[in-house]
Parts: sequence; C-alpha cells; structure tokens
Amino acid sequence: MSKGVEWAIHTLLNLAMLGDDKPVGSAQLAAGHGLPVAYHNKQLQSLVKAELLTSTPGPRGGFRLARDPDSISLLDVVLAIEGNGTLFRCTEIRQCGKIGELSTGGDGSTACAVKRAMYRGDVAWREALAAQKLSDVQKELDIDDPSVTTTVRRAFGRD
Amino acid sequence: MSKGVEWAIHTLLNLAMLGDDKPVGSAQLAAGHGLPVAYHNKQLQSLVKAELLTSTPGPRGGFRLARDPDSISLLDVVLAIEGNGTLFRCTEIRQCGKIGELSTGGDGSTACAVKRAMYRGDVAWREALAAQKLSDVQKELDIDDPSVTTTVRRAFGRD
DNA sequence: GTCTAAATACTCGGATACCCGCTGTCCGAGTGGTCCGGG
DNA sequence: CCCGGACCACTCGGACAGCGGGTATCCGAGTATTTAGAC
Repeated sequence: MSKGVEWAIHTLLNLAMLGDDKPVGSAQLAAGHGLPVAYHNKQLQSLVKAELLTSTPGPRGGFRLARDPDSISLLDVVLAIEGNGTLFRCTEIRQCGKIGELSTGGDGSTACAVKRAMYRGDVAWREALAAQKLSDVQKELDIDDPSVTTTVRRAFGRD
Repeated sequence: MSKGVEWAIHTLLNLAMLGDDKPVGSAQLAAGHGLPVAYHNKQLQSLVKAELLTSTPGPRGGFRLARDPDSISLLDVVLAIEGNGTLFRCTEIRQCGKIGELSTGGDGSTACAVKRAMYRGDVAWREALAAQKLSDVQKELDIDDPSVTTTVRRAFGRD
C-alpha cells in the first residue's frame, strides 16, 4: 500500500481538528508533516475527486473537508488514494494451461473458489476499515495526547 | 498484491489434489496453468523457504507438499510470497514537520493512533485468511466441479 | 470620496521525468539414473 | 551373471535484464485581492 494513504489520513485528521471551514493551502498541509508539497498536492486532488475534500482556487484558497469526520471512513480514504480495486486480483489462471483445457465439468457460472476465498479476506479488511470513521481516530488521538488539537491549531497558525 | 499469490495457491491445490508423495517438477506445475516456467520456479523457491513445500533435486525430482493441506492456511501462502510485512506501513510522519516539532504532550510509548486503526483492518484480513485452510478451498473446488480432481490427475499424467 | 478596471499574487490542476520492485529470463550447481567395462 | 565407476540427463537454485506503477517535480489555468486612475 502506498505512503499516500498515511499522508491522506493524517491530513484529513488535521483538517478535522482545525474544525472551522477556512480553507488550508496545500503548502501548509504538507508542511504540517514535512511532506513533498507537489506530490502531496496530487494526492489531495484524488481526495477531491472522491468527494472527501472540496478545493477553492485563488488567494486565501485551499482545501476543506467535504463532509463531517463521522461520515468519512478509513476505507473511503484508502479507496480514494489506491483506487477501488481489490487486494487480490483473480487472473482466471484456472482456465489456462493443461488443467484449463481438460477442465469440463464445472459450469462456467460459478466464480473460482480461490477467488471467493481470497475475497472473503478482502471483505473482512474492508469492513474493519469501513467501521472506523475519522472521528473515531480523532478521539483516540485526543485520548493519547489531549493537547494534540491545540498543537495542530498552533502549527497551522490559528490562535 | 502480486500475481504470484494466485499462482502459488493454485499450484499448492494441485499438489494437494494429486494426493500422493511423488515429486512434481517445476515445468509440469507451470504447464498446468500456462505460467512462465522460470518465474514460477522462483515463486516455488519462496514456498520452500517458508516450509510449505519440500524440493528434491535431480532426475525424478520436483516439489512436494511439506505439510497436510489442512495445516496450510491461505495466509501462510500469502506471507510466503509477499513477505511477512503488513499491508499498511507506518512512516511515523506524525513526528515530522511542524506538527511533529510542536508536539510534546503525548508520551512516546503509545503507537500512532492511525497506525493502530489501520492495523485493526490488517488483523481482520489476516484472521480471515488464516481461518481458511487449503483443504477447505479444495473441498469447495470439489463441490463446484466434482470431476476437478480427476482432471488435475490426468493433466499431470497420473492414471 | 467612490466606482471601475486592470495588474497582481497566490492557489489548484494536470502534464512531465525518475526510481524501485514485480515480472520475466537465463545459466550454473547438484543429484539420481544409466550404460559400459571388468571380474 | 554381478559389481563398480564414469558419463549423462534432468532437476533445483540463484544471478541477470525489462517494464509498470508509485514517487517526485515543474509549469500553466484560474480567481480573489489589491491598486491605480478617472469621474
């Protein structure tokens, strides 16, 4: 899994902790965690396409959360960055080679058993991530370090 | 996830369906599903290192299952091919940049909340794969197409 | 003083190189089988 | 006929290229602000 996922989650959490609706520029967001500005900007565009962020151009522009943190799951973020493909990709090799040629019994309607089995793992992963909203992670973050919100606000020049 | 995982699972299943302990050469295993021989051989070596297969060199040599199919989980196969790393890699960017520098409150002992949250998804995925053994998939495969075992045996020149 | 309009500075957005890891291929090391010669 | 040794064919194992996607970077399109000028 690409680093962009970690970057996106932290960035979204920072925006959630700021709370207000003032846009924050890509440069500021990247500076918050010392990330390469231009590439991070590219990831933010992916989040905009996925409708997790809204962008406003021009001076005083930047990015805002498109929805409340309790309606954005970690799965949403992962899919926005990685694309909505599955972890395991079935190539249907069961239909190739000698075995594929000799195979005749099963009807072609049923999906490959290997595919089904691997997809069960995929579904478990997705459900676990979908169950966790940004607001949940934000709460945990606050429990670990109650001063984190103040720190973030200060890092972005608020207060 | 790399294709090698799909290849490895099908190959192990084929060996399980053959049942006997006669070694099968890398070339035959690859021909079973029309895979590139040399590269597939490379993957088989990974399975040997993970102690899922045993290899015997020389003429009449090849690969055999190292354990019973009911003691090999899909997770074992995935980790053997992909390495035992986690899906989500935490880079600790929370400690970098402006926010990292200003952050002081939380004790360094607790892991990043984002890391913990993502690892929950990782654990769910691993558990779902660990719960499914090769024998289970083999049974499903046999239900979908009762003639599959015969087909595989024939494809490998048995009977 | 106020309205208008142009210049400006700052932002996002997409097009362009770079690099690491999966993919694919090759050849060498090692082993068991086989064949030939001798007893 | 039986035994021993050398040859050989076949196997795995690791070392060597090729390519695609993530990574990183730059420059152009667009907009709100600012500012200068005219009324």
